[in-house]
Amino acid sequence: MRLSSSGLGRLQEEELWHACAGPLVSLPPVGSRVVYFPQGHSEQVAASTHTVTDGALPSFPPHLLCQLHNVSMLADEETDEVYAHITLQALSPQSDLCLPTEPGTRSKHPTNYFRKTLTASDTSTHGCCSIPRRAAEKVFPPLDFSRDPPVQELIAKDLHGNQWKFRHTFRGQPKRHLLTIGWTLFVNAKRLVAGDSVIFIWYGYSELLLGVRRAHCPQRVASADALHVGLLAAHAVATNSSFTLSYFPRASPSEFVIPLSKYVKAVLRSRLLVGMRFRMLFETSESSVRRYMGKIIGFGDLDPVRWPNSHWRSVKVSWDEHAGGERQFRVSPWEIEPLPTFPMYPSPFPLGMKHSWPAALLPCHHGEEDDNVDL
Amino acid sequence: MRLSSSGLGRLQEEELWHACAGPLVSLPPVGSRVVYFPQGHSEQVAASTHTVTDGALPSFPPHLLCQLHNVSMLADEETDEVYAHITLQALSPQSDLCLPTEPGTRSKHPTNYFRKTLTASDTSTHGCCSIPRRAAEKVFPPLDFSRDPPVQELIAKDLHGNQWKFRHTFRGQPKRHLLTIGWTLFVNAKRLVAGDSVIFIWYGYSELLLGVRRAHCPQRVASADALHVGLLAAHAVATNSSFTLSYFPRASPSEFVIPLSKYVKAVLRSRLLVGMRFRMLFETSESSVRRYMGKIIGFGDLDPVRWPNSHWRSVKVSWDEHAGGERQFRVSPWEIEPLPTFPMYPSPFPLGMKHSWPAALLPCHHGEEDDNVDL
DNA sequence: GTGTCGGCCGTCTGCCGACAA
DNA sequence: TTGTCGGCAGACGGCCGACAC
Repeated sequence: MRLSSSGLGRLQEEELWHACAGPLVSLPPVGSRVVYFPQGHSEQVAASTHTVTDGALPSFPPHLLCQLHNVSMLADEETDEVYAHITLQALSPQSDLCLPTEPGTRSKHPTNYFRKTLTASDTSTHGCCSIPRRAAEKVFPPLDFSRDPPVQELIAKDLHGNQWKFRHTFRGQPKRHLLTIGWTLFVNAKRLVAGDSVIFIWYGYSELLLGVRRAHCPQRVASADALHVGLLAAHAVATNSSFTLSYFPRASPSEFVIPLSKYVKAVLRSRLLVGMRFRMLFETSESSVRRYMGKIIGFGDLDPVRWPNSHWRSVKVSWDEHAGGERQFRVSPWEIEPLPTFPMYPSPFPLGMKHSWPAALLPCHHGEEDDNVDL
Repeated sequence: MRLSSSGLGRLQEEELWHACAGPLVSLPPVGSRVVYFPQGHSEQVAASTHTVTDGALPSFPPHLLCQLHNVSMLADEETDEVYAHITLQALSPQSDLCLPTEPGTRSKHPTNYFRKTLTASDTSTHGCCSIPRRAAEKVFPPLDFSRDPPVQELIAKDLHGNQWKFRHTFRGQPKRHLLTIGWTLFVNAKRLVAGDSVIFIWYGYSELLLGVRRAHCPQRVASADALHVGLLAAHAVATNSSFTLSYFPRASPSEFVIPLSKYVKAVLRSRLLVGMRFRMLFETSESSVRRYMGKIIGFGDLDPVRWPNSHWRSVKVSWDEHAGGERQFRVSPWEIEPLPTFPMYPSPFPLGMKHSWPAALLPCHHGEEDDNVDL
């Protein structure tokens, strides 16, 4: 569904969408220039449908310079999974790479925001959900404490414009904020289980938004048509037309539509070397971000046959803290932030073996030099 | 999910799939030759996702002669909606159209089969489902009537291999067959509402199959990639490779992968004329088929711009019984069965105005004659 | 023969504070 | 401060035959 039909304000819809998508997800602004990776797109489709993508892809560069024409922020009616339709227009390889001050992606996270990961008690037949005190004071209207116990009715809207009613009370020994009547109905309707989380955003009286974020992202039906993502871009380039793709931020963490400025900065401006230390952002279970540290141990194509000379996951890394295979051992240059090598933190790897990755350019395979790019 | 992983026999899975899909749905056998209509495919995608397909399609014939390499009969994990993945290999336009005796599509409907459209009572909190006597005697193991009331436990498997237990009893005044304990659990889990229907197939003791067929076909997430169906076929033709598409029989009644023999018979062998009467099969609410009568009132392209000279819905018709817009006013030649015009049923339209549709051939746009086709 | 309903029992939902982490 | 649990009361799930169509 299109968010604008849900009766919520446009800005508030977008904030709820982003809150459900998570802090690391960003959508480039309309009109900006981006780099699109069919390879990454294909990877996401494969991950979200548990299928193998078609190997018979046309000869095509692994990335494509595009202008972003439109973004629709959507949510699945059944599962509430957030996703976006992104319409891109391929730019000719001769486009100059001058980077005007493109509008930055403004922070979308509202202040009166709270996300709770549901406990076993929250989803049990006991039928109520405890809300941490700080959060309740931030995202709910203040209770009338002259009554004992204080009670009020909350009405919250989800991404589809559906209204959910809850009794909000403050009782127990010691006192705590609880959602009681209406809570079980909501849990059952959304099929929530322990580990899933709910998101509240408060914009003032009678403007409470409610989102859902599942621990396990639902697997979509493998629409066989979606397995041929490379064709879309190829056709769009051939006919100089725009094309629309689906982006499911919860399906896999790696974005495959990257702001041009981010890409240029990572690939053209910074020289990544073997042995170099870096940090990278990850989302914690509490919906905040934390940085993990690692070291570059090599470079190379993830798929030399189908996608040669691609920057997608071209950097092989090792992590300071091993986390049981959670984190990828291959990352893309724009995902990491290289750290200056201070003398007081000597690297065990000699920096002398400077195997720098050949600085591929935009557009690729044209043999231009860095200096041609007007930054 | 792939049906073969559910622990059911292959043949039984296929029968349950077909029972859920409905009596009018058929899948051409593996190895046979078919005609594929990207136009119809595009129409189905648009209908099932409530979106508009991309207008920028490559110049491409509206139909394509293919060999059917594989069919996977699948079911959505969430909604139980049946669908199929069909893998096609485009045949060169020079393929001879000789029609060997291709294996006929065998009837898939088992004998011990019953489908019930759920009533308000069946889905109410009262918690039991009444089964018509004839049906219960056909699809359930016989009850032990020496007990009063007779009671037994049924175990049924759905398309995913999940087991559902029901108490089956025969009581009330007058006596009737009822499913009691376990019924509500099933209704809630499958989210059934009045108007949906359930399907039972019995293959003997401990081999009871259970399917679901919803009154309102669920709208799928509009995977933007699926909107470019024409590209798939175009790429497959260009590279002489096979391609896989998704077919959702419940999304729209019109099939877009037609057995070659059916197509040849309808388009090449029979001459449709304006004023000609015909009959066409429709599915009734009781899951059987009935014929509606109508008359041909014209011919013409459904979409002259994007799909010129297409046989897809090229026949304009009027119906003897108007049914409030249920039935299409455009049909494809292979969907209808022309009736001989008996003198005792004079047509109000003069048969003299014989505006016959130009007999397009396989492959199209090659200017061959009927006689070139070896039938 | 089958759909709907009133009646009614028994189970489980769901509200409560007591605890403890 | 907040997650889990035992206790309890009331609501409703769910079994029954009575009816009517």
